[in-house]
Parts: sequence; structure tokens; C-alpha cells
Amino acid sequence: MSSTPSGHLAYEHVAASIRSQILAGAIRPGDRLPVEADLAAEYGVSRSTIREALRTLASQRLVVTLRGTAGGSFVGQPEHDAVYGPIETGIGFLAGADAISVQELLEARELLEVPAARLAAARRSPEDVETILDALHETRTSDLSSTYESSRNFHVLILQATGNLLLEMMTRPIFSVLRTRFLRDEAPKSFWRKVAMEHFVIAEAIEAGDPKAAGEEMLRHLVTLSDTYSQIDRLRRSESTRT
Amino acid sequence: MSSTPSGHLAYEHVAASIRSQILAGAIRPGDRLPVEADLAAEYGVSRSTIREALRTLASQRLVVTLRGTAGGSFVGQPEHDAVYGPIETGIGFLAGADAISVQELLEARELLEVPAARLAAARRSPEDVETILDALHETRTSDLSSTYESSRNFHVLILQATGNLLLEMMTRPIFSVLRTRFLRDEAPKSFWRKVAMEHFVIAEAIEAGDPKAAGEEMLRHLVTLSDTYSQIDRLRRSESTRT
DNA sequence: GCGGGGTCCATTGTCAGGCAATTAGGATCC
DNA sequence: GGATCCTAATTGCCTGACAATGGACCCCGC
Repeated sequence: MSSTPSGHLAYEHVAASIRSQILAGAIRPGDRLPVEADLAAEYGVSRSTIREALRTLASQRLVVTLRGTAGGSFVGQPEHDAVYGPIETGIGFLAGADAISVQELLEARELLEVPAARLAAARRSPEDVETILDALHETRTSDLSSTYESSRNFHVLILQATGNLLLEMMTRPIFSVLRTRFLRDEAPKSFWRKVAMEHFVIAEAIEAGDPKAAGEEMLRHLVTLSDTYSQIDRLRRSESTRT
Repeated sequence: MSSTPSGHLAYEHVAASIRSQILAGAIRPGDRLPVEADLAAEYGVSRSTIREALRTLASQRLVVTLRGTAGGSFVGQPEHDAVYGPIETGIGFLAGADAISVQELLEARELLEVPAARLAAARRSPEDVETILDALHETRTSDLSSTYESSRNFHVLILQATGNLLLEMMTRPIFSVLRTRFLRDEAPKSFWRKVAMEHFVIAEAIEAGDPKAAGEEMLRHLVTLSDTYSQIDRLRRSESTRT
């Protein structure tokens, strides 16, 4: 499946076998796997080999291992962060090795978030609207240090209002990578004021159920963000080449 | 970082330590890590613990381990499949546990591929056009068994023509999950004929450098695909509930 | 000089066995 | 009945060993 090394190493074989059972739904989230000793016997390998295979699966949250009497390895719940964690690692890896530029990240974000704003405006429930407005208010009253987090939170809420989990899964890692690699509290206060105003306009369009306006305002907002990010990025790059 | 269990287990500590060094760029792709024995000494743990940590990292392709004299663990190259492999696992996991519906997958695909077609039309190089036309021709001459693969290939080439690696990273896993979970050669020959025709029209729009038309035709094509996928999905679901 | 083949050895892969740490659930005592 | 202790199952981690692998190096024939 996919492109795993899939060599003839014992721990890879075991991991692949268990993984395929999980992805095929043969063992469901919450199910308990046999204890390590039994797995070892079943596959005819030692317990260390089994453990290496389990670590492989655990790093993707396919299994979760608990200690103690009622412990063991369980098929993990496909929770959200179980999915976007690895995605974040992957994209961060690419960005860290300069295989992906900040422009690509920003472009992908635009591609995802503009239609997301439209969808959110079309489908928002009263609860969505309330949550989004609450978040806006919180942003206004939060201090500078947590501004970024509450701003990101606003965007995440819009993604959630679309009702499509995948959009959140794919966009969150982009936020994360942008945050860790390209932004370190280097933006001025005036920038955050502008952000807050634009957020407000977007929220209004979503509340009004106006997809067209929501998309347009989101696009305008993302252009604002792009300019700032790109500027910081250019600055940092020229600094590092001068070194 | 992110949301790893990050308990106080030794192998997690080691894995987190090495991972952060890689993501921060302190050790670069291709660099060799110390041999397992040295790592064990460095962290004050046994070799098995080090190996479990390495398996954790290897499953995300952050490291690659080779055997033999010049072997050892190396920081992995951030190659494409190193990234979309884990993404595929994650999305497949969600879909397998019914946390994501086929409709969500298809909607996300539409969101990504329609703008991608527009971008491709706007930016395509002569080589892109040539490759895409070649792929089209190959599809026409391939037999039924490989039709799906060559069709997917067409879509991937368009994603590549956008020049934004992220688009390919996010869309490929969707193809993969749709393939493994919702389609098993259940589509009739007439379906594939229609697909080929629509591909042709899309390719023409991209060749002509007409973003608007490329987007529209891609959308029309995805609607065709959606209808078929949804129909098969409904069929399979009603079968399985009847069981 | 140089190409081919064979040997050496650093390194990972796997195994066996054991003890410590953890934890749920039952037994016991008040 | 409730708090406490005990027990047993299970993973976490360690030690030490040997097999398998595969690149580096040497030697030999030419």
C-alpha cells in the first residue's frame, strides 16, 4: 500500500500486516490487539520486533499503547490531531528543506480558505455563528502575546463551519508551519488591528449567509496576510544570506 | 511539538529530541546520525530504546536506516511520497472509521482541483502541455485494467503543472483513498469513455491557456466522477447494511 | 596499471531472557 | 460501605549475544 519501504524486514512485515488490517476496518478503533507476547508468537518473531512494529504504527496514531494490567495496544481513535499531526510533520519537513516556498503555502491556503468561507456562509448553523462571534470578541480583548493563537482560532472555526472535516485537516498544518517557520512575533500592533477589522467583515458576511461576500472578504484578508508574511520572509532570507 | 503523546517514556523522549533537531534544520537531509550504540550512550538508554525511537521517526520518513558497513540512520530526503504517504494513512484512517464521508472527499477534491486546473492553464510550460497530451494518448490506448491509473495520472500531471507542490501533496491522498475504499473496477466501459472525452476537453483548455474554461471543464468532469462514486458508494452501503 | 574477486568488519536486524514500573481490579480491613 | 492494600497482567527497559548485510579494502592475475 502506498509507498512504504516494505522491504523484507521482520518489523516492517508485522507493521504492514497490522496496518492493513486497521485500514481495511478488520480491526476497529478501540479494539485491543493481542498482547506483545502473543503477537510475537503469532508472527514467529521476538517481542522486540513486535515492539518496533508497534512503535511504527503508534507514530501515526494507528495504535495507542497503554501500560498496566488492563494495558496493551489498541487501535487508535481517528481523532483530528492524530491526522493533522503527521501532515504537519510532512509539510514542515518540506518547508524546512526549502522544497516548499512560503508563496506555495500562502497560495494553497488561499485555495482552501476562500471556498471554505463561501461554504461556511452557505451552511453555517446558528451555533457556528455564535462561536465565531465569540472568538472575535475574545481576540479583541486578548493581549498581544496570544493574538496569533486567537486569530488562528478564528480561521479554524470557519473551516469547521463548512462541515467538511478534510478542509480543517489540510489547512491546519499550513497554519502551523507558517507559524513555526515564518513568523515570530515580528508583526506590529497596527497589523493585528487590521486583521481584527477584516475578521469582523468576514464574520458579518458569514452571519448574513452571503457566500460571495464571504469569499471576497476572505480573499482580501489573505492578501493582507500574504503581504506581511512575504515581507518577513524576504527580510529573513536576505539576513541569512548575508551571514 | 504538535500533539504527540509526549509522555515521559524514554523512547518518546529520544524520538522527540531527534525530531526537533531535524525539523529545526539542525541536522539536514542526508546527514548521518550517530550509530545506535553511540546514541544509546548519549541518551543513557539501551539500544532497543534507541531503535524504538528510530522506528517512530522512520515511519514518518524523517530518518532512513541502512544496513552494512556504511549503514546507519540518515535524515531522510523530504521527497514527495515521504509526505503524502502519512497523509494518505491519516485520511484513509478517518475514512475507514467513517469519520469522513465520500461526499467530503469529493468536495475537497473539487475545491482543490478546480483552482488547480485554472492555475495550470495560466502557468503551464510547453513541457507540461506535452506531458499531459502524452498521458491522454496513453489512456486511450491502455486496456481497461490500467485505465484508473492512467486517469489518475492525468489529474496528477495537472496538479504538477500548477507549480505548487502542496496541491499535489494534498490531492494525491484523496485519489488513493477513493481508489482503495470506494471503487473496485465497478465502473462500466461507457463511464471510462466519458472520462476520456472530458479529459480531452480539459487538456485543450490548458493548452490554450484559458484558465476560466479549464476550471469550468474540470468542474464538469468532477461532477461526472462524483455521480459515479456516490452511486457506487450508496450501492455498497445498502448492501452492507442489508447483511 | 587495472579490473575482478574475495575477505574483512562496522553496522543494523533479531533473538532470548529477565527485572522494574505501572495500573486495574479484587481482597481485606475497619 | 468505604478506604486501603495486594495481586497479577502488561508494557517499559535493559543486557548480551549472534546473524545478516553490504561497503571498503586488499590481493592477485593480467
